[in-house]
Amino acid sequence: MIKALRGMKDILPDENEKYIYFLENATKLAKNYGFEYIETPILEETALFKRSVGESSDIVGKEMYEFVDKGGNSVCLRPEGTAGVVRSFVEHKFDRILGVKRYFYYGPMFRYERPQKGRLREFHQFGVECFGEDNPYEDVNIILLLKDILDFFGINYTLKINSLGCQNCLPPFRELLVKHLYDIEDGLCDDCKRRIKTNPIRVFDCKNESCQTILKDAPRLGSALCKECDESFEFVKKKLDELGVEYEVDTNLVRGLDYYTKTAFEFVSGDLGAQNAVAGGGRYDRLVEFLDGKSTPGIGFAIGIERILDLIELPKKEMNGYYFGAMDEDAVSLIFRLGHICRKRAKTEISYQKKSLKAHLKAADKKAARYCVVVGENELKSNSVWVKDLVEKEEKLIKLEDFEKGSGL
RNA sequence: GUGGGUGUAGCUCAGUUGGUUAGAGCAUCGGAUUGUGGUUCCGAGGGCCGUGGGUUCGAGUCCCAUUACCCACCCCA
Repeated sequence: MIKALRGMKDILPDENEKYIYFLENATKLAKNYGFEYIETPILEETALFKRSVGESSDIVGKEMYEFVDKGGNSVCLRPEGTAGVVRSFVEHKFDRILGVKRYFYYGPMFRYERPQKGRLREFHQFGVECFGEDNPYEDVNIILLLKDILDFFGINYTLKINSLGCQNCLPPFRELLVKHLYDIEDGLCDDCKRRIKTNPIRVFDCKNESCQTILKDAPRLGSALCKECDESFEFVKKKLDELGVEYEVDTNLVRGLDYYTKTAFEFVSGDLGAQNAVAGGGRYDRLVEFLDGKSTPGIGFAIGIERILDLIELPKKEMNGYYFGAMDEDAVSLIFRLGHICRKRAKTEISYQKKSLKAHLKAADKKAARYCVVVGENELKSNSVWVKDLVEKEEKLIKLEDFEKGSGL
């Protein structure tokens, strides 16, 4: 038996209903905020992700589905959505036009990781990106949109925010931190020793207690922010306070993608297992330049769709549409014709098998149809159809010509 | 990549210190006096007990290997 690849899942009708429910409402909210739909290819040149996400990141370093295509190009399945949108933005020269552009997207992403709860190799994200707006109001705006989406679905979460600094304050801080870490290297765990080289800021959320005690005297990013970053972070916090949006400043919050600057945020949920981030995002003011565009500020977020689906409860499904059944072999062609007419009005399912009335009612119920339409010997004789409203429990005999016109129900 | 756990019916799982014909619930299909659904009652179908090897008179059960899934580390949405 051939099975789906590791970490890849079929999205079956049950799950899909939720998926569509999520997508429809998230889309609507994003549009209300002025975002427009954009779709970019799933396959992109490898260099795109090396230059945007960053070669030092785990995503590019070891998690990409990368291969050489028949033309000899190094390509990969996108591991995240932002890079492609930025590529498109630059390629179509929108960086030359002044003004603000807002996009949203959704679709599959691929990362070659060991699967676990909330982590798949093929997963789906819904994300938004805003270009050309450096006003911290937009940081607040983006957080509000994300909050609105999560609130719409009644999800419990904690909002964590942090500032990652910019090109002026982050590099000097990083240098200072690395220097300090080398001084205390002997006391650090193996993971942290590795992190000094790969991602020094990560040491702050090491779970090892001894590391935490040693790190007490280490320099902190919060106190190293430049004036501009500090002001913008303070502004975001102030606005969130004013709006009554609860948040936690988490100085350990680090985005794993190299392009993030300044405001970073994450919505976490306690009901998700170890992979507790439902959504995350932040500002990326240098990314457009990294991809050969004219310097343009950007900010966005992405929601892990599988993760949010885990937290969403679908509203109760109502009985609707028609179910057609025949109790006589000769009635099948009639109900097939009638059913076809009904499809223009509502969901309609037709059973081609002659069955007992009871069997048809049972089937109609299972299909969650509102009306069970049955034709048997009696109805054939009287040129009518028997219809039962499964919700109101009322039944009627309707003249064929009336039923065809859509009246009588 | 590193740990730990689990593979028995379509699904969720029982299955004693190894013992004869492998069990339940749910789901499916059929019936409960002639054409009335969701609840109830009765019945039926459905299993290479993940795969390969070993121990044994005898293995779903014990041992080894392998593979898949799950969870965690790591990382992230």
